[in-house]
Amino acid sequence: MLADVTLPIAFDSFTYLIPKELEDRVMRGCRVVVPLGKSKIYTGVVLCTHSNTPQGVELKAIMEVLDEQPVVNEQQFRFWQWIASYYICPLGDVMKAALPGAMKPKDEKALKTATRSTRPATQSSLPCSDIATLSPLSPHQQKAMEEIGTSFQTKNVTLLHGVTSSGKTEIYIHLISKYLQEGKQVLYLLPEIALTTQITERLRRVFGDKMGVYHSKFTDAQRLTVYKRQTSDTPYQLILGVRSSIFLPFNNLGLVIIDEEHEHSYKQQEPAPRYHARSAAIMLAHMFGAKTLLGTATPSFEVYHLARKERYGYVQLTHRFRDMQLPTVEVVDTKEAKRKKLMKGAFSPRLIEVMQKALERKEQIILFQNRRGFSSFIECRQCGWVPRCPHCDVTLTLHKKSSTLTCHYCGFSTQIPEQCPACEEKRFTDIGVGTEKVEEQIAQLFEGASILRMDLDTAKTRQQYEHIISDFSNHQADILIGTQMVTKGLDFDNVSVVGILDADTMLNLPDFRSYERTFQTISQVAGRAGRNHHPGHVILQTRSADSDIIRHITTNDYWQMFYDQMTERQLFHYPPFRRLINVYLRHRDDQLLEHLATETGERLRAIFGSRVLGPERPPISRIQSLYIRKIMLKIEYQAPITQVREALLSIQSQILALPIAKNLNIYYDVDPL
DNA sequence: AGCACGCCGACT
DNA sequence: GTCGGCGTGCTC
Repeated sequence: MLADVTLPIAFDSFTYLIPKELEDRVMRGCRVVVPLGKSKIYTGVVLCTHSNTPQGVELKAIMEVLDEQPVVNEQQFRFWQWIASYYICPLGDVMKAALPGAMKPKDEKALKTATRSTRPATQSSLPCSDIATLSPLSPHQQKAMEEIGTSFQTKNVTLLHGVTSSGKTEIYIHLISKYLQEGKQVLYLLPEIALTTQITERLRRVFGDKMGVYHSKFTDAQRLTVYKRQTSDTPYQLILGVRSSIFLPFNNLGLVIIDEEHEHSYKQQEPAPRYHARSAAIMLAHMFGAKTLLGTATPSFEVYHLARKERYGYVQLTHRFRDMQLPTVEVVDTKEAKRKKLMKGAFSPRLIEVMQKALERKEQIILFQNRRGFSSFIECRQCGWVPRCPHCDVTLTLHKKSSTLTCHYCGFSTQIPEQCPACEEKRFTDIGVGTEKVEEQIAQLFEGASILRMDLDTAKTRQQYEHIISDFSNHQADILIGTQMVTKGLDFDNVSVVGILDADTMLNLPDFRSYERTFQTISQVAGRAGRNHHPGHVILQTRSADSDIIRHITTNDYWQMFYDQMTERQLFHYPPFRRLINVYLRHRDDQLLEHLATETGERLRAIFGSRVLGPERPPISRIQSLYIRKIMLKIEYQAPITQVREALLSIQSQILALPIAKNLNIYYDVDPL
């Protein structure tokens, strides 16, 4: 008897012998301990048992069986297979992402712990049967709630398009409660950054211990506990979690809520599996015959397009809670101010004036600058030499506090050179503005104002992040300066002014989604202004003050922005009209890679014709000493994805079979962002 | 992933 | 002469 076992490495499966004494314990879905290579031990999951001896390999035997009952159910296997197939990656990569670390022990010590905990750790309290009282919905919310119900009668997926502060969360709570009463399970997905104690506590008050929280920042043990609980007789009925919680075992899923549906962090580029949690969760819901609710103030084009085509239901919430007004957006032309030499660093006179007045009124301010560090890079004053990362093809970012230059791609860090290695000049100029530089400028412009900075450097851990948020909520600081991190659904009730220091860097990114993204980001950050008692005031600094996109942003005209952009998307065959698949090739030798990429491109063109673009050197053409080429495919949505995948994999094996392709690495990014 | 194998520089 | 640096090949 043999067993196919999937391991947490980039392969589909390996075949092992089942020792006689383990024969009746090796079952599909159970974990087993197996040897791999000369001395390694891995925990894998049994896919199937059979008797087809594979050719040309000497089989090793399963060492141990860890579970009496399967810990991966049939529905999960189907879901794993779908992810591996759709996102073109080995099943092992899916397993690695799907199971909490503590379920994949590799060393003796961890194995001992794993064997002990075959019984789920049941938590002390049992689900309570007296439904906690719900806050009443406003008439607008009530209407939206009814419309969602009607929509779900005919549509499996519904978009809830509600302006910021329209009270979407309260609607979710009522909807969750309805499904729980029907005995159905609910999965509530949030982007990592939005899963704060604020939201957790709010839901905890209503759903108590019926709710399990699943966050990637939790310890291995905590995640294991939640997973085990879901395989037990008393699983949580509600899971509040981040993208990876789609991999938890469910038995009776009735509803999936995907909040902030447009968030790009639902898709990740590294490592494999490069799945989009929104698409995957919709598939998960489909497998259960469950409904999906997508919530956002600024829908992704993909979702909005399907809603307009009536593939998805559509419910709109145009009123803010307690009929609060949306913030007014005032555009400040920095091109003009710069010409007149009126700019003080990144600040226009108008922004300074508005901030000053807010500070006098003891109101708080949020400043948004979408770049961390001090400046983007430094440049030699004499010869223009710019320090670049020795491993990646990018300029190094200056971090003044630590006097270091850092690569934002691989983390490489080095001291600022004493002198220019090219011309021995000792002086450098800072180019570009990052949050750190803005912080320094604020300190000079607004003496006495206290400042908090929130970016990847100051909020590395969950605690630091929550700490900054609570300090700012408690008015420990007047000004919060930050990157994208400050745009997420945070509730501060004393913020009257939001300053966007530079909309142009966002608009000018070499990316077909840059307008869509800028609209989303600015709407989100603008929504932080004018909560509760203060009317909001947004100052938007830009050099392209009279452009269409800036006008759509200031008038919050999502539809017009969508309409304009869709014309271009159609013209250039971009999503949501076509499905993108990026093929990446990596190699240590740039010339050899060039040759192999051209060859791959030609073979792809033979099948897909003009749907193939490239190969091209991506903007970051070298990461960690590996050169990269990208080939982009634009495939019609109607095209059968399985056939596309087959064709891609066939070309991949042809190329890898070439003798010169020895160390070539090929991988795919389906639906890239 | 992670470990063994293998091929070049500074040491007892 | 060797010890060990890490580039790279392979895993049922």
